[in-house]
Amino acid sequence: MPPTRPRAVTIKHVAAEAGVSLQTVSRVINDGPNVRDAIKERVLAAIEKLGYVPSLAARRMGGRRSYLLLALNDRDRTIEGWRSGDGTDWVDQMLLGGMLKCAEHGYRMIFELVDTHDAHVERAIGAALAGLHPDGVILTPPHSDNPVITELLAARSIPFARIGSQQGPGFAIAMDDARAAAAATQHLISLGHRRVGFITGSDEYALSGARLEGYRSAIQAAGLPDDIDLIARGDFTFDSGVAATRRLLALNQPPTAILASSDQMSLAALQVAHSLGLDVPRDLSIVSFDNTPIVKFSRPPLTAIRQPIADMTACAADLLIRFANGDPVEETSKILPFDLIVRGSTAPPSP
Amino acid sequence: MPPTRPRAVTIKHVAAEAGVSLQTVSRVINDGPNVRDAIKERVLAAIEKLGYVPSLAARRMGGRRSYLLLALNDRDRTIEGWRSGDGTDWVDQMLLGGMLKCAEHGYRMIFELVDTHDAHVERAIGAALAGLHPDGVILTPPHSDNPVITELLAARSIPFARIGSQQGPGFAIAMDDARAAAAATQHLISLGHRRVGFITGSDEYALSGARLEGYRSAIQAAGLPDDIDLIARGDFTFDSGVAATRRLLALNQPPTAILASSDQMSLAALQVAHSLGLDVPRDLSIVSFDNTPIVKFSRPPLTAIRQPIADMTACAADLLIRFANGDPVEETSKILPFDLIVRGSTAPPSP
DNA sequence: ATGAAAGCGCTAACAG
DNA sequence: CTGTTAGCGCTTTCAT
Repeated sequence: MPPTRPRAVTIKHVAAEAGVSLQTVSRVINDGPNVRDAIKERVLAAIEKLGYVPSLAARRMGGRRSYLLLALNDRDRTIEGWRSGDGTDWVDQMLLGGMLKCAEHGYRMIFELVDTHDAHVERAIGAALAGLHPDGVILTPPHSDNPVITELLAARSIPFARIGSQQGPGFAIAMDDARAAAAATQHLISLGHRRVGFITGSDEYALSGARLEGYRSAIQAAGLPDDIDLIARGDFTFDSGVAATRRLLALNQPPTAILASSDQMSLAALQVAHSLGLDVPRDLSIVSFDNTPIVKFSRPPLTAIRQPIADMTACAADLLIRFANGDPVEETSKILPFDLIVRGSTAPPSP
Repeated sequence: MPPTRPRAVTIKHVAAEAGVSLQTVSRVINDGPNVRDAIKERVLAAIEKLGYVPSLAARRMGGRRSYLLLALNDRDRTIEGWRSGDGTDWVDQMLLGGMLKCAEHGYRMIFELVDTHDAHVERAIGAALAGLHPDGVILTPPHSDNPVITELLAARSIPFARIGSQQGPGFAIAMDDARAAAAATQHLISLGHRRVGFITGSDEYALSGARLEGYRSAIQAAGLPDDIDLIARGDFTFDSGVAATRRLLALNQPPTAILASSDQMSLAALQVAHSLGLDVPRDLSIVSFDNTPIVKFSRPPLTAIRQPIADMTACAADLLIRFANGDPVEETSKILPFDLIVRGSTAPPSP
């Protein structure tokens, strides 16, 4: 054990090595103007030679940026998903999109869980903001649609991006939920289904409304009766899916197909159908929303709308970072494409 | 240019509010000695009133701690898992255990991906260390068993914890892989199987060897022939599982049961069995390692050894934080309990 | 038991 | 174009 630990290499060492001032090194690091190419190269060489990497903390202290993006997820839902091992890969996809995009720009994404329902949301978020001083915040549903949060952020003038929202304050990044629901419904209709049931998501999520709209518009566009009985409320959870499916299948004229607003609810529909002795897709077609890993492994695998979570998060990070860089950011909202992945849970209705 | 941030509440404001000096506030925050209870309460009240939260960056600058733990995962494997949506929840479980444990102690866990095979591992890790100055590093396999990494960390005297390793430098946190494999094998033997095949994991992982040992010890303890043909090499991936299973089932005396070192390989075994017209578990029993979400949804659901990833990560974080706090840390290695979860893929061999 | 002073590594505002 | 001077918000020394 050496008596003194070798102190880390700082901007000072680089400056000495290159024979320039601290400020010049700083300019090079930050790609600032007013540095002659010759000097710039000398500095770069010194950085390379010394293996210098600027300290995040020091940059934050000196300047007005932290090179940190804060991603806020719903605490209860996230932890519950992790605990139960329900196979939801929302967080993984966020990391895939957000972390990698941040890394591209020398940024870091920090993940935090906050309880939307808590009376102390403001305190919880305030603490994260004070501790981290992020250059931007990425909100996911249902935080995206929580005015307490968006107003807090706006009041502190911290740029934020809302995933799963198509409009409103900050940057809004979403897929076209209405069109996706319409496409899914249309898929069913084109298969020959005339009675298509729909299970909604939680009202807390703005996208739940959009999906319902899309479903109805497709029904109407096809000239089918817009039967309100075919719409059952759910809240994304498996249990709510069970209840909703039971209700739909107990109708005098039950649907021959069901579009459910989440994978968990679709899996529930599948289970209820089986328990009722119905074959999927022969007696009942099912289309899902989310396309989490498990739907590939159900029996039959589920036809589903894929939500581009990684892309949306990458887009959010990109927008926030460009804004922090002072780059011109023209658009404040972005709609990303979805996919309808056809698997074994959809087929023409049995005659 | 980015908007100027409204000045935040600092330790100075708290000091003024409480009518004491900065250092006294600092002492209270850090639970230091030499503060009268009366004063301490006054400071606490001021902190509460102002909603003060210390700045991570400033703490790191002033002191010798960063309140940051760095978790390093294998880049290629992690990204590939995310991209393919294979349902692996390793990262989620790490966050569940590590993030929450860190939060308990005012710490933050930062997630980073590093490529083990890259010639520049040292550079990649060096950059993260220089940028973040973490108080400790959590290594996961195969990084846990990579001497380049452990030696780099040791050289910089940065405390680290290695998950999935039972001994060696730093803190070692693992489940008892040998006993787990033995228990799984024993489960099969007690069901009446006399020929149990084993598919190994990648040699890069120390735990692969431990699992193989456990398997063999159980075979020998039962007085069964330790047939080397029944051991097939795999590397955790689905494809390697397909090849290994084909080889095992093509033997003159094929096994009636297979223990595979990962869920992906078990799923592969299941698929190969089906493609060969074998029924699981009637013609072939399968036991898996990992217990990721998808194994509950396969047909049949897989009997599996659950790895306590969240617990291991929480333990790693706890050890590292206690060490950083200067608390006495007696043990340098820890073995956590595993579970054998019996599902539908195991049954007595058909007569 | 408390306070004052000296930085930590960097950027910003201003000089030259 | 480049260097100098102040801090940023904390935690250390040290005094008191």
